[in-house]
Amino acid sequence: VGPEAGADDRGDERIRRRNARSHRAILDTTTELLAEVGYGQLTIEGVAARAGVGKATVYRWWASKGALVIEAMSQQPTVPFDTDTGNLRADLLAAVRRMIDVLTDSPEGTVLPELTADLVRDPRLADQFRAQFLRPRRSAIEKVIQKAVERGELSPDVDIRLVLDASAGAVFYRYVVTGEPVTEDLATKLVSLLLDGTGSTREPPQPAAGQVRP
Amino acid sequence: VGPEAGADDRGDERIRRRNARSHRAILDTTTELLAEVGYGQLTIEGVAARAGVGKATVYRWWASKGALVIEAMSQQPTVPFDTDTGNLRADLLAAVRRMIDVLTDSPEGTVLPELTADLVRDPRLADQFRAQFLRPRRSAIEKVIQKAVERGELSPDVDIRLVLDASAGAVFYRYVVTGEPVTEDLATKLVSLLLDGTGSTREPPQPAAGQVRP
Amino acid sequence: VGPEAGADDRGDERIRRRNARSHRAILDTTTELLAEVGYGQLTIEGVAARAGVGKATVYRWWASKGALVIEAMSQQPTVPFDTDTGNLRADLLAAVRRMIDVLTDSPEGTVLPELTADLVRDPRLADQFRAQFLRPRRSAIEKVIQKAVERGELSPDVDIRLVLDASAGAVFYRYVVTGEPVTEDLATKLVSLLLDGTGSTREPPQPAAGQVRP
Amino acid sequence: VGPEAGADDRGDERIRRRNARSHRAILDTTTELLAEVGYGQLTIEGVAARAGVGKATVYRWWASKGALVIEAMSQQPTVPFDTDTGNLRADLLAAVRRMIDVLTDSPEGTVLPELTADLVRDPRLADQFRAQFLRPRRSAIEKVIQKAVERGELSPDVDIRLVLDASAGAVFYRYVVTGEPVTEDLATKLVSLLLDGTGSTREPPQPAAGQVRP
DNA sequence: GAGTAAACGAGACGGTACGTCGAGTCTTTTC
DNA sequence: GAAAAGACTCGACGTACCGTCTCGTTTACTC
Repeated sequence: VGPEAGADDRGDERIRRRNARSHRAILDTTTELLAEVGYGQLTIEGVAARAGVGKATVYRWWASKGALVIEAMSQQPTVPFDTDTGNLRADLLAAVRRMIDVLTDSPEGTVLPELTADLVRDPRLADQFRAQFLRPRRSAIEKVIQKAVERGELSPDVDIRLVLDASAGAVFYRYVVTGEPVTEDLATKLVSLLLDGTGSTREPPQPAAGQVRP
Repeated sequence: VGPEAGADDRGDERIRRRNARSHRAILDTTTELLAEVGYGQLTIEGVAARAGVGKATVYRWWASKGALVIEAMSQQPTVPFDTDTGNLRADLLAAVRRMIDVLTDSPEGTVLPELTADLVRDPRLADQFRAQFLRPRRSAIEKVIQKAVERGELSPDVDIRLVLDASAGAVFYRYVVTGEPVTEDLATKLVSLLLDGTGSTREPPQPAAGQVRP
Repeated sequence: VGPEAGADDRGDERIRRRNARSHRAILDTTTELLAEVGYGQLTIEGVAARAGVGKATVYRWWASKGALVIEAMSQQPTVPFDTDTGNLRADLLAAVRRMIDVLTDSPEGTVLPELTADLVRDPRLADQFRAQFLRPRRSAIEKVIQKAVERGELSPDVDIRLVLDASAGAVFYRYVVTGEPVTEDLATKLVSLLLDGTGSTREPPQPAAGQVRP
Repeated sequence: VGPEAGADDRGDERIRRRNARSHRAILDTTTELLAEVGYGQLTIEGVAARAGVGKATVYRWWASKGALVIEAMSQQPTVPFDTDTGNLRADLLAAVRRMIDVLTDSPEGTVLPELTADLVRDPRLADQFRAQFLRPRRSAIEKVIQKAVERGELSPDVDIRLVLDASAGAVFYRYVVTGEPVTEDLATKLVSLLLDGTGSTREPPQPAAGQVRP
């Protein structure tokens, strides 16, 4: 038994003998039902019934609907983010486009805003979400942006995560809060804004004709 | 809600006047319970009971929990946004700070992320939310930024709403999705990012020397 | 509104407006299911489903399965006990025979022993059982025996209820505890025993002569 | 159970010897839990857990909760019934008193009425109960009464078992069905009734005078 | 003494029913 | 003649045990 197997076994010991078939059936059914009825209409009762499993079996392994959904979503194959063109602007644009696609087209997109309601209520669930779902997906993009820093295209002073939060945040906020259209055009303008700024000077225009203090 | 919009509203008003007491009690109770138990734990049953009103009375006037909450929140006095310093950077910074305060400190802040789950499920509710709650609060800020354009501090080409979406979105996204700290520091860096950009050139650095300086 | 109606209304007020149709359906279904599956297999869930009623409706009006069953049984028409022959021995015999019939032939008979398990656990349920089911049925027999006292056939010193407890008890105990046959023969011998005793003297027999007084 | 009955039991014994510890622990735990929570609240799951035994081990040796309880109760030392005064009345009185004590004071007393519910549902269980628990206890009393016959105090025609059923039945029935007090007084009156009867004549009184005295 | 088969503890499993909660609708009573 | 009060049907909740079924692990008996 090699060292890696030893480590694995220790982990398995904590998770005491879960039935692989049931476990798979539950996660698969969850994914199915998420696509069919959405997060809000998904019930643990429904998952158990469709998966041919007792409710208690679901509750034994997952603390809540949210925990179950996060695990199911995490196991969906990530659309690989390998758009590494060697050009920051192009890469960031690709990243924003992907966010838009995921949010507006994929099952995950519709689930995410509903799921966040549970995240703010339950910090442990939020932790699970970030560790299991968000982090893996996000680090792929972070790495690509990081290369731009290494290439010298971006100052090392720039907070990459802030840029990503502003990108994703703008898209997400439009989609769920303001309801303004989330289009191709948004992607272009957003990348411009973040890379180039609004083009305002650091100080108000010269006092020559200034509205404020003379 | 702004000036009433015609015959329909007049009808509503006539009817509503009859049961003003119940109507007020329901909205007030909703505000109370929102603060006490949050959106998720708030139930129409609970509101009706505490307000001393039958459930049917609540359903007569509001289609859903969301509609009730939106109206209750809308009636809360808006913290007036009058930070009009005549300096774009300062004004935008004040706006971002306010968003942070509202989201992290006020009852509305905790309600909003939970409410959005319902908004994506119910477009009519989303419309109500935007018309009744979001628009009034947002337009105050928009006007202040607009003045910066008039002052010449900001190019008329800049999409003000996009800037606001990116500001609010970054804060919101951090708070509900990534869980990274939403602090004073975030406000400053975010405003810098949006006004000044990342400072990258439009093209990758000249191929002359390698990407990584020797 | 006559006096009796007044009294009734006051009672009805305590029981606030229960839906007559549901109420009847629940009791009727209970009676049906008792006969079909017995007390042990009867579930409130099953009653609600068959009666086309929500579980909560059942729980609103009855505190437990036992309470429901007692009320259902109480509403079954009592086989009238009017065997008033004017002869104590014949009347008591008829009474015992009826007990045997009820216990071994009727649905109530099979229910009773199972129900008693709940009675010993729940004194309030026991009270309900006695007031609603036992008392009405028992008092009919008591009255007939009482007439024998008035007729002079039975000493006023005899504790009628004890006689009845011994009659019913012997039958019941045989049926549920000892399992010895509960037959026609039992009825005759039991009545003899209770009316005539074992024929033993109050003192042990005189050593000299026979057991029975000369 | 009396002398072992052949090959089967020998096999059982051989097997049982292997796990005498578990076997004992299960029975002892059952006795404990019976006293603590009663028959109704006793669960096989609870017994297994407290006995430090797998559920399957319990099910391997006992077919049901009832079977387990009966065996546990049977192994409790019987309060020896040796009140053989040589006087029928005194002996029967002692027997009835003991029934009352057992029913109202001992753990067995509270268990019995709940157990009977299962006996009527399951004839095999009833057989086990009678062979293992009832018969040994009852035969002690029967023997004492039998001596009264031999002594000449009681006619050989008297059905001893019927007398005992009426005694035990009256007590049992009062306790679980009618709920009337089960007291010392009951014992005396009951013995009088059974030995002496009600003192009624075999025929109704002469028609000379009316039934009701003038 | 080693090998082997059973019985073992542990507890996961598919189920059934529990009793509760709230949703949204419908009915009766009251002002 | 509307609105209070709240009963209604419905569906899901999360829990408790049922009795069955793997899992490794003793353990006691062959060989």
